[in-house]
Amino acid sequence: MSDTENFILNTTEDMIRCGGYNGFSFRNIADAVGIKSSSVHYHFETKEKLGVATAKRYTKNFIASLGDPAELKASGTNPVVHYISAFRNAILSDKGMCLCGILSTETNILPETIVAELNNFFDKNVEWLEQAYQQISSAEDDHTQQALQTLSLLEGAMLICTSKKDIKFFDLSTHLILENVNKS
Amino acid sequence: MSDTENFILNTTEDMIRCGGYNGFSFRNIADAVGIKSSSVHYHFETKEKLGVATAKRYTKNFIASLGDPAELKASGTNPVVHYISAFRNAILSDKGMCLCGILSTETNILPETIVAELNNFFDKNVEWLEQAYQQISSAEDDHTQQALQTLSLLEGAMLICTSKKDIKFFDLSTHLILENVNKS
DNA sequence: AATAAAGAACCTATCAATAGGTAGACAAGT
DNA sequence: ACTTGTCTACCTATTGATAGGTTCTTTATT
Repeated sequence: MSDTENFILNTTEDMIRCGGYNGFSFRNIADAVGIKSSSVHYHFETKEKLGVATAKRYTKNFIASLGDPAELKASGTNPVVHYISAFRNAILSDKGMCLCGILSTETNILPETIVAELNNFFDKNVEWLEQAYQQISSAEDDHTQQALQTLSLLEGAMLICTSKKDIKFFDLSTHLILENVNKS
Repeated sequence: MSDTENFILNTTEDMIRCGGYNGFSFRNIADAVGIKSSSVHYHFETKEKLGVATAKRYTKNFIASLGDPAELKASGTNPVVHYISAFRNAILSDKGMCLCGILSTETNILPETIVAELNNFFDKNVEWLEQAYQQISSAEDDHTQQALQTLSLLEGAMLICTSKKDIKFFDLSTHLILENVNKS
């Protein structure tokens, strides 16, 4: 993966997170990178392939940045609290919505290959959260339900926060779940 | 409001809920309605004004369809359960995501007049839910927190459900909150 | 070591399709 | 006469994508 390709993917991620799949063009990307649109096509043949590559990298990086739930617990960190922090930091440091969150609202007009990657992102996140809840919650609880509830809450909180442009709304939305989780 | 204008707004709502603000064009709308794009401009001067009108009508209709939280409680219906059903029905009967949910992911590239209407939608929903929680929850609870948490959870559940194309994910996401709320 | 072939990475120029928007004509109803 | 609602025709800008050429580096052959 060359520097240019990394630059293109970074820019594409930023732009999708700002305005969705139809909110950017090859020329937007090219201008930001400092090359011509035909050169973007050289690295990523079609818009669909560029979208898939961006989403795949986003999923990989996001899951990798979370670490291992069991290890987090072992080192004294509540993994669900850690997960919520990851979303909070994404709002503060990056620009805009979760990449897969915004793309999934456009599911009906996206190429199938991209939708498949969105589902992969959600599956991976649910899987991680299930493991997290196994660490901190009783065995009788339905960890899948807990995982899906947490994921939905965070994606929704991010969405509202994007429109309101104030982290306060994220904190208010997640306050009760954090209270609950911290009891464990 | 003429039949044609209603038809245009219906179509615009459907199309935005399918693919966002950049996912439809005046020609798309015109074709669906059976007129020419210039005739759509006759009724709604610009895309921005069409977007605002669509969002305003959506907010008005959605809030109106909820009814009054106090009256719901009085007639034996838990207003929060009722609210969750409203979102569930929106997924099943309509096509796609919450209109203001999808638009808010695009906040950064939308005209200010539309963003203002999105914030109005969220404010109105939080207000309604605050009143709902006043009916069913103890006075010591922070009703604003409860309202924002519920709204975030539902918007997020809708988002994931849109990508997964299976109502099961909505039901799993909302199961725990429904359990909690039904105790009241 | 000198040279030729191959490939990577970019460029200019262009394409057909579509975008939002406008001007002006037309027919029908008041 | 005036308004309403529609039309045709057109404008400029942008879209994703392609063709073909240029420059530079790497590799293989003599």
